[in-house]
Amino acid sequence: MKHRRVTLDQVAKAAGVSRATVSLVVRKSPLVAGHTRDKVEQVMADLDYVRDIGAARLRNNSSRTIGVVVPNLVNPFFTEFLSGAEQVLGQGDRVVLLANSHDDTHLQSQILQRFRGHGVDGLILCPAAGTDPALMTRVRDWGLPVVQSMREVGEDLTDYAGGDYIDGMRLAVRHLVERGHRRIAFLSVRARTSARAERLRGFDLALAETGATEAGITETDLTWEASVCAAGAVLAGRPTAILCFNDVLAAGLMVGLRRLGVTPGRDVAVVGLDDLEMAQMVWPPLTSVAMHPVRIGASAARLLTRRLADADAPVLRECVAPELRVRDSSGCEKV
Amino acid sequence: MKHRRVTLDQVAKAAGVSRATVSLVVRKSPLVAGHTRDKVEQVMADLDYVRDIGAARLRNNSSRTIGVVVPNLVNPFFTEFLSGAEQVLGQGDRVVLLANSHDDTHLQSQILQRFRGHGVDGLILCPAAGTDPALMTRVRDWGLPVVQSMREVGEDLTDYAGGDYIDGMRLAVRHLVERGHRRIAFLSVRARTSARAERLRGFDLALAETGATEAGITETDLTWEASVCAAGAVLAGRPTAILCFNDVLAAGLMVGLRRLGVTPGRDVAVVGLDDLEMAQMVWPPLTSVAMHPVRIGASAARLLTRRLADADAPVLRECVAPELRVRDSSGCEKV
DNA sequence: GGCTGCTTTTAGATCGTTCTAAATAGGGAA
DNA sequence: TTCCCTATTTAGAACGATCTAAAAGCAGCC
Repeated sequence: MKHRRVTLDQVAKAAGVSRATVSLVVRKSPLVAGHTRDKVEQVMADLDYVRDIGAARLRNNSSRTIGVVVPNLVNPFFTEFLSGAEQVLGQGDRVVLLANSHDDTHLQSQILQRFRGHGVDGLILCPAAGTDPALMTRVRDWGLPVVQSMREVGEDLTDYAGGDYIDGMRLAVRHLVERGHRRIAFLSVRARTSARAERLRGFDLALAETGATEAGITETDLTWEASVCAAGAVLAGRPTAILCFNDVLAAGLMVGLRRLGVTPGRDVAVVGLDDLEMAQMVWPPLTSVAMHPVRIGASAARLLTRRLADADAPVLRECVAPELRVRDSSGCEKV
Repeated sequence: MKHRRVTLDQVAKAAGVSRATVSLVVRKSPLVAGHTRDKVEQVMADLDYVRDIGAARLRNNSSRTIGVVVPNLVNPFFTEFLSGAEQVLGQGDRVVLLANSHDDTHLQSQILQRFRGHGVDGLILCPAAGTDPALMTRVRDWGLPVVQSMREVGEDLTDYAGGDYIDGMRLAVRHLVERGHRRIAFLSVRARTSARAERLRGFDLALAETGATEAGITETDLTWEASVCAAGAVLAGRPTAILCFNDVLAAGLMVGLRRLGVTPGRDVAVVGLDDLEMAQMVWPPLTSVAMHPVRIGASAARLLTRRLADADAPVLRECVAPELRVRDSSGCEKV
């Protein structure tokens, strides 16, 4: 036998004031007199009043709800990102509407419609591979503030929070070159995203800066298993060091290498990107470049909060600075 | 210059029918005549009408929104769980409101209030360690259907979806005993949850069944780093095999063992629980018991869907059956 | 035409809040 | 006392949907 929820009206009646006054108390308006506020708050506590945010939104157009779309909920990189965003949004008393696009643009647009129907105040979007840049202007036409994150589509259409992968690649390549490596391979991914483009550009730049040579770029699916199988193809270019798109691929690659009788960290150097927790758990411990996904998520949330406060603020890009974490997988010196 | 959203009224006017009729079309009622439906749907498409679910909920009390609370968003076990739940809920055209309790009961109750304010239709809750069973009856008094998952508080108060850890422990212990181990240690956790209690009970049962003896139970924090440090304490009981609370701890333990000059898989057997992806990436590959967190999440979502359809359905417990995955970390025979 | 029974459509109230504009109180100053 | 001014409070109309109950259309039949 469930009884209906307590409403403003009931509180008002019990406190002997009008609905409007209670509403002011709820919203902590300075207009109400101290003694009135106290009385009303007492009654609210007694009746266990909970404000209906949906009803409020209907009137004032703010649902305190943010839609977050990630392309993969199993990849720890995105979940750490999510964790950072959730934390910051929760502190601002906002709630996360979560969805997983599975990197499928069609599903992604369904999700956006759903979020729209729920009246989200804003969007944090890691666009699925192959997303049309026009999507961003469309979302803006809906009046929805967006922050893109981890991946970017279109140029300066929206705010953006990410890691600086150009610099990350530079750190990794320099580290390898310092250890005497000259022939460096890159294990990349097939999916066309800005994340991939950025790493490739960083790779080129870093090679040019250091004078090292590219020993092949292999493309694989963004899964652990795929990267195990890619080991053979990667070795074909006879690299002395292999840089990987991320730690997940690096971990898989190391297993694949070992199956081929090649010991990572001794016969060939392996370096990952992201520095997830797993980098320390694989064997040998993986040299990686920390991209701080939790911070990126927090940064995305803050960018969105800022834009909610001021829709006309200038478009901003925030890049978290990467840090090299040297461990054993890059231990082999080739001097 | 953002323009207001398109409403039922506007669609009605444009289609030359009443608001009520459009509402019926939106809800796919069989009452409307075919030609009327077609005309209205055409207009809706033209105007890019999106139904406001918040406004709908105000009237019909169904927000198509589910609150999901997990204690940790960085632990891959919970994120895979989340992924399974999100998938099933999304297919039912529901949306996930996500929050991370950080295993803090105080924060958890704040979150529940927030969710209540947002008018969620139901709750999937992995209760924070130390949650008072009274919370469940309280939530029920609010008229909120709940499914507990991964952890359980109170007895048969709500539906529950989880893994069968009793059986999981049995599989692990039997496997070790078959390999000749008689002295088995258990690396457990400090936090008092049903997940911990269940494993301990399973451990006792399995020992009794097989006649193996307990070689110490060590407690640690549920983090990778803590478990590295626990290695010494675990070895104090002189076990020939070590069973771990989950894969994260197992991975840490193996690193700790190696630091002490003990090679896992050769000098001592190590077995994890959960069979996360990382089990295959550590070295040596970790023998583990798959608990299928994605399936558990899906199961929780289905249980909740069922209860939303029928509030008086009998309370159900669903346990996903575990599977042993033998790899190298338990390779050392002690016959 | 008038009646019945069926399908389809609709006006108007309603959900719980916030907004607007106006009413009321409570002091001082004149 | 009267008037004005500021500080509080309030009635009533929104917001965008759904529900209820009744109205309108349309056949067929006497």
